[in-house]
Amino acid sequence: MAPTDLHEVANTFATGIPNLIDQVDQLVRAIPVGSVATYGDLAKSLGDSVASRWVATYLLDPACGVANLSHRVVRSTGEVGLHFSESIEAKIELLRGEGVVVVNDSIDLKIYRAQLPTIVPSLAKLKAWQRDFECPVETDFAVAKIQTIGGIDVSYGKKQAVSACCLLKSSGQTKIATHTYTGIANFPYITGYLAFREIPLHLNLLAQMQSAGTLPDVLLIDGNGRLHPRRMGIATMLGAITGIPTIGVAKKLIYGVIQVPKLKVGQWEPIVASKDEPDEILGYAIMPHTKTKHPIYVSRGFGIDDDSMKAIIERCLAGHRSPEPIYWADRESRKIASTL
DNA sequence: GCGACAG
DNA sequence: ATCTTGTCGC
Ligand SMILES: [Mg+2]
Repeated sequence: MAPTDLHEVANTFATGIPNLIDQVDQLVRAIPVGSVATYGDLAKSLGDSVASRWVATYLLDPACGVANLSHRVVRSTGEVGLHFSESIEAKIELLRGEGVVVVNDSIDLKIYRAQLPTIVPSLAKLKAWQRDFECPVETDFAVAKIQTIGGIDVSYGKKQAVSACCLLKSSGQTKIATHTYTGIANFPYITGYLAFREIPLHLNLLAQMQSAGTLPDVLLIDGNGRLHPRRMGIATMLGAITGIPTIGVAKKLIYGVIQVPKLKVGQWEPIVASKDEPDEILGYAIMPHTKTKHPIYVSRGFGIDDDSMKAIIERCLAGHRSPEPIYWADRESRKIASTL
């Protein structure tokens, strides 16, 4: 089987990513004078209520496309909430000027809530893709044949972001090379959708590395794999579309519970969705060394089994909290991003 | 009212 | 993730 041309994969993937900003702008412009919508209403129209926090963040930005209309978006409690002008009074006056009655900084949503237009529920589509993907179980991964281990991470500058991939020897301890790609992250950060924000940058970088013949045999990614509400975190998705075996390594728990919360250094503790489902192991927590209180959360991405994953992560641990490939990718990407 | 929420 | 100075500890 001929290897996939990653430049092509990068283009295809980028084409499928929705423009959430345009969609929110469209929704906000559709709120009639004298009516309001809630942050959650807008998020649900986009296809997932978890996006409500991003919607709020976006509308609080004076530079957003619809700042002049953002006073029409309020909290689900009816409270007017914050305004980009940093003056709640200004927001209230704008609403009153449009005929909305505001009492105790609150609005009666039963009266003033707008009927929003139906738009393409982009997040619901992305969610369905994550949920319906059936990750094949790998049984042939050969740890002994690994020659290089990669670590990949993104850092953000003023306008642009930098994806860096560091290559280490199979020992997981010696850095061989660093490759970087600088571009723009268009999709916002929304919990559960990190892949759509960072994968486009990673793909451009990996395409470049493919041309140079420097792709790693296994890739550690800053983020989760199977440890995800829909079992398809960024590591799973990046592996599935590139064919590169991947492992997700996160610094915070996004989902699930640690079966045995008593963590000992170097011991792998399974993470499950809930105590009621102890049989489906989504990932593991492991304390990387004595000098930290915080574990790392490791889950398989694509093309690798849990035992091989553990063996590779173990040989990548050194004096830092993160495995060396991730540690270096974080450092190298930040070094460049801080100059942008 | 409180807690959760990858980067 | 980023915004930021000093400070405590190995
Ligand atoms: Mg990162």
